[in-house]
Amino acid sequence: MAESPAEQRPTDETSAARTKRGAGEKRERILAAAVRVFAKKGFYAARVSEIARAAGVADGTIYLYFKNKDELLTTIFEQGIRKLIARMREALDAHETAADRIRRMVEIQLGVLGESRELAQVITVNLRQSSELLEHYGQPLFLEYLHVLARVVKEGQASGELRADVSPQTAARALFGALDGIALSWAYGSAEPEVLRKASGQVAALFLSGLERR
Amino acid sequence: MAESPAEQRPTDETSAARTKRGAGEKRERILAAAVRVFAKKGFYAARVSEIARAAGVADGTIYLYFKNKDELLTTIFEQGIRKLIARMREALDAHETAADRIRRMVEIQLGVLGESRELAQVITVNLRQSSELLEHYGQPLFLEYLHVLARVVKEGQASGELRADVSPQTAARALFGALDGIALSWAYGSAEPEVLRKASGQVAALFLSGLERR
Amino acid sequence: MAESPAEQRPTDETSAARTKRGAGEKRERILAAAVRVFAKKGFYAARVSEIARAAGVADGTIYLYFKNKDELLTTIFEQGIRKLIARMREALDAHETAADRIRRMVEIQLGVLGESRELAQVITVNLRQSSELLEHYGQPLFLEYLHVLARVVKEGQASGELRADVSPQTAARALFGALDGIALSWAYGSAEPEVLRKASGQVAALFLSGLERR
Amino acid sequence: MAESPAEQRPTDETSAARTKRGAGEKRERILAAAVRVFAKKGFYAARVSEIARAAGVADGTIYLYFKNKDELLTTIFEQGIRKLIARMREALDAHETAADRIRRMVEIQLGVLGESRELAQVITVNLRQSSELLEHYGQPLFLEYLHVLARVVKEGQASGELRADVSPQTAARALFGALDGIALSWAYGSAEPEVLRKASGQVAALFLSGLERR
DNA sequence: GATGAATGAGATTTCATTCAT
DNA sequence: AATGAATGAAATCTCATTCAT
Repeated sequence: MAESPAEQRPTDETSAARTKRGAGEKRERILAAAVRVFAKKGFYAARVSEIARAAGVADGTIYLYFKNKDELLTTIFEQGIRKLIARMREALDAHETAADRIRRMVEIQLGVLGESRELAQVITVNLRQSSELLEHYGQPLFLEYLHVLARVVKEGQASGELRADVSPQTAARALFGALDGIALSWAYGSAEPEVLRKASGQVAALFLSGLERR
Repeated sequence: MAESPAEQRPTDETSAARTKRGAGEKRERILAAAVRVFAKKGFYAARVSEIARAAGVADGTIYLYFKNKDELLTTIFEQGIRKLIARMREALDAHETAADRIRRMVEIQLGVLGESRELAQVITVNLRQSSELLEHYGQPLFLEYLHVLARVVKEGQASGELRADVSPQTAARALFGALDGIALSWAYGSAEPEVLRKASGQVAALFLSGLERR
Repeated sequence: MAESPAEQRPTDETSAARTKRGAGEKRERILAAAVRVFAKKGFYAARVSEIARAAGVADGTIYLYFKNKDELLTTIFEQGIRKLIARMREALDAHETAADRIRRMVEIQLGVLGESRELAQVITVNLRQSSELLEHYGQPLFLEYLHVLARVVKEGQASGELRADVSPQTAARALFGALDGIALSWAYGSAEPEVLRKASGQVAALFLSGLERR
Repeated sequence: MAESPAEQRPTDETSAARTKRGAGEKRERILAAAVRVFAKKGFYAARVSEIARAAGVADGTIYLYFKNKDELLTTIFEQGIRKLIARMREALDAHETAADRIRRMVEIQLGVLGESRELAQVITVNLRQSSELLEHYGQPLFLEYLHVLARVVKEGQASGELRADVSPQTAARALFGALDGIALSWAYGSAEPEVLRKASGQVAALFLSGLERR
């Protein structure tokens, strides 16, 4: 009421356009607020009223855009993983060797999480807090993501570039787990995003060449 | 194990039923029940009264042995990680090369979790559900565990056996994350413990020699 | 009917669509929708938004015609009872003996309710759901209705046609209650309106001649 | 806590007996408080916290004895109607003629409600406020009650004492409705219970002999 | 007049924890 | 030590109503 979205940003658009855009922006504002509050408090300790306050809307407004608190978390997770999958698909098209692809995927996953420490906290930790989401964990979206990883490994094995004595699924899960662990440490630490980017190269090297000296 | 309840409270009981062993058994029964219920429901959805029922005690009794619900989870986690650290320390004494040590550590971590799917579920998922525990995550016990892993890497680098261009901390976190991810998949799947043991060798090989063909 | 919306608000509209008739129709549409929804869900479970949807108007539009949700129910009740009173007044003028008048009043009350099962449901049940309406229950309109019944009895007693050892008020209330009960059973059952009409004769006979055989 | 039931009433019983009785008494205290609050405010406007305060217990305590707010009303209704049915059964055994039985049943129904104006308010009005209860309305307990009334009429017809041209069901519903209406008027008026008792004789006479002079 | 997005007060219910017995 | 009835704080979510467009 006191703060219409139009008052918060420069507004040189027509009224009709503003209305339409404004609605979408409100949804985004709520999601962004949810990321912040979930990151700080965790899913269970986060209060819907606190998210509402952070978003500058009334409590009830949240329920115009989301079915319930769970759906806030689900949506954040889905948006994150969709972004990841999309970027990876692009990257796969642009890189030829399995090694390059893996390096690129590691960069992307840590890159996306490194863009926002708060998002990284939500994805790595809150992910496991809602039973709704846990079911997601064994479900399409997450599996699709694992499949992308696994397929890269499989294709690399087929072309003879990668060793064939490791199950692509196991390798994919191990890689995902490693990145998740790295991201978690970074998310709850105080290091710069820079550090995460540097770790990216090391993790890729580790997975490709191993720890042993050649 | 390290802390028997008998040491924590005055033990001037006279009843035959209240022997030191009896009391310890009750505590263990509560912990075992908590593992079962946490695994099935998750930390937040788990009800203290359900744990009490599963343990065959009254609700209030739980508070004679544990400060609150959080402490149940904390204790489970601590017991698990203590067991892990203890076994790893033994293993380190018995193995000479860094490669052997790493193989053994991977075996141990997956082995301990593979002993009980329910424990694995609690450790991999619930671990991230209590804010109390999240603080643990950056705290002594967990860091001690990471240090054990990191030290093995560092010593392997010092001896020239392992490559030196990877930060031991990063390698340790990646390894822990990978094992956590593998364990999580297994914990919520239906595969035999056997499968987990087999994965163990692959993951160790992966970390040591890398994915690339030599 | 007695109060057209056109009389309640200034009517200086210019738009062709906003004729007096158009506005009145919208009001009626809302009332009809309210009867349907109240009948199906009950007053409390009925949602204003659902009534709006059923009437084909926006939520806010309802508040242009009615002060609040309570007034919807009040209005339905008032319209019903006004119709009843009007018909009864006519009937009284047309019938001479107390017995005929009572037979006719019973017919009218069950007839009006039998015209619409939904209206019958709203009148018999929802009537008692709003505190606003409960106050109505002891108030002018309802009492006026009871008075009509009571006066018929009183006049019959004065003329010597009816026995004088029964309070006219008690008789009126008993009669109203009996008809309400009969209507309620029919409203929530599945019998034809026909059945209600047939019951009408029996109830009148019952009240006039009693259950005992002569 | 500050007020144990034992402190509110003389307590010369053993501790064990007091505990057992105390628990049942707490349940009764809650029901009595619910009758008071429902009567004053109506089912929907009544607040659980107000009932708790009136009963001298904590809000949560109510949920140890009742599943939810609906069940409070349901229970009150059931207790009332059970009492009614029980008394009527006794009365039927003690009276021979249909006329006596009907007089007695009318007396009983108005007598039970006349014992407590608040209970009468709850039974006559709140009865129709909960969808849970509305289902009760077409269900066993209420129908059982109607059956008792209807059977008396039927038997009276069979013996030739009552006229046979009125459906026993219709007569039963009309009688119940009439009594409900009378009770409702009394419940929300200020007349003495005495008045209700007097009305009782009139209503019975009305139903038996009819309004017409013989 | 009409709309419908936004509001925000407020109630039920749950459940960890306590403490008298 | 053990019990489990009682507590009561606290949080999600609903929905009648408003009001800027």
